[in-house]
Amino acid sequence: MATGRTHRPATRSRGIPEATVARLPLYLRALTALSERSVPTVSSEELAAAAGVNSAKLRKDFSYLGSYGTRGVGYDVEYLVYQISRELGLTQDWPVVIVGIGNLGAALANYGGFASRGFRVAALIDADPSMAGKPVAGIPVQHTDELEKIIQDDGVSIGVIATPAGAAQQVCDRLVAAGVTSILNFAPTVLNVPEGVDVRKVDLSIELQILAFHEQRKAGEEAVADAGAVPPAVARKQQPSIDQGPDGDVPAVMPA
Amino acid sequence: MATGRTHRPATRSRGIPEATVARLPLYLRALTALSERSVPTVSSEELAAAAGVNSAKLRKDFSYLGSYGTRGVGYDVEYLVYQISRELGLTQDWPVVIVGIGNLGAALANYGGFASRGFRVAALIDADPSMAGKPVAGIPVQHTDELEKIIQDDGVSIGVIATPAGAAQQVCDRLVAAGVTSILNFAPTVLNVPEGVDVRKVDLSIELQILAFHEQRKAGEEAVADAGAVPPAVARKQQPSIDQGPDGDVPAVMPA
DNA sequence: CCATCTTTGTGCACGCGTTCACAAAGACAT
DNA sequence: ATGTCTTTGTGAACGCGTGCACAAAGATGG
Repeated sequence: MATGRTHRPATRSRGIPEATVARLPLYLRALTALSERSVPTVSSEELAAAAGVNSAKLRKDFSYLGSYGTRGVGYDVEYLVYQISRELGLTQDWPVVIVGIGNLGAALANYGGFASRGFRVAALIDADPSMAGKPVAGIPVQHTDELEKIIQDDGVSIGVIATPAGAAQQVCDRLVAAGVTSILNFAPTVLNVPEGVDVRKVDLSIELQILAFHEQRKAGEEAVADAGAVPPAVARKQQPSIDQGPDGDVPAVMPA
Repeated sequence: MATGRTHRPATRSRGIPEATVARLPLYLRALTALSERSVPTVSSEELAAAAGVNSAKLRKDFSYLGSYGTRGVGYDVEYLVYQISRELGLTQDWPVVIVGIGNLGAALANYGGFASRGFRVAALIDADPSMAGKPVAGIPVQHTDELEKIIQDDGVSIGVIATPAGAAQQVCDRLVAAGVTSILNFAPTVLNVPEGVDVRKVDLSIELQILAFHEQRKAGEEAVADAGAVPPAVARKQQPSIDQGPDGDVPAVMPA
């Protein structure tokens, strides 16, 4: 346990900011690593460095959970691991179904970190009848027809969609109708869900495009710098030309 | 977001908010779909619905790019597709290397949406010598030893890391040293990179944990509601009890 | 040319998240 | 006990992002 017994449990356990929730898994991972190395306590500074965040932010994040630290010492690693796990709901078992066992679905099914923390792959589901019964990651694939039954029987509340974009909304609707209230969507589509259902999306294509944007910007600034310290603003200060790249890009004309 | 240099006078063409950049790919996708259906123009209201965002937000986002709409009419689909593509840097070709060809790496290599928009898989790299030469998605896997040569020869500036967590930082360092300035990280680790290098991470485990948090919260509220229409605030108004879950959770004790 | 109608572009206010900076809490040594 | 030293927890300020609400711009019809 902690050195001191000073824990006043969050006066406001309800209002944990979303941004904080999103960082808790990060802290938990860093803490788990420390735990495995049998490190007893850790300061906000050290832990923040390990998690790649600002230490003040980390302390404020933890303050939403309660006063779990000891001034002058830091945080008790084991205790904090438990508190965060509990806060995230990882002290219970979450059965998960994966729908769409293509390349990605199979990769997800094989993903080790899946089962490691409270999550259990309850079923793999695919629309292709020829997949049925075929084991992936040691679990036999079941046909889409079984979807509702599986969800209800196992009390599944979290679904992962790894189908092609065209099938995603339909699968989503069926999942929700069957009782799923949290969805992790890998299909490149916007999912429409009723109130009360959470959706998080993972989109490779979008991530790459964001990187491309910054990459282009870097290349542009670099080019300007190389060309001689000419403020880019001047070059663009001309007529508000239409087809002008962000940094003197190729003119290129091809609208419609 | 890598701070720029001394300039900033650009009327406003330069300062596109990060949040807006993150939504541009979403708009682009919706617009592309409209384009394929030969829809000539679209209003902010319609497009916003398709992209799953607020229409005012969409208009403000577009206003950072310029005045590309026509009042009373809407936006020209083809023109907007081109403008956003150009802004995101998708009018040029981005060679990408994928490091770590396990289940996930193979899935990424096979991902169609990859090549579709300006991105080209320049090489697949894996540390396992027995993988060398073996074709994945029609591309022969190359050994890690070739990493630097490939990046320099092809002018690769974007790298995708799909290795186990333990190898990620090392791979990252080599990528950066070889000239890569944008990294998409699928390994569950915090990557340390020098100034000027962008990192975006995709972490299945974190996403699931965030869902679990909300799921737990929903379950807790539901339980309280079922217990009789007692306002949750009242129930928690009591004495600040010690090991209390966020919503009257199970006590559960298991720190160590 | 004028009136009307639609839809954009944006000023403004608000709330969330981040960061700084510091008082208070506690450990530890003397 | 008392003083010193370390580190937490948080008040306050600031900046970013969001959404409202509306004036201005332009199309369209008479």
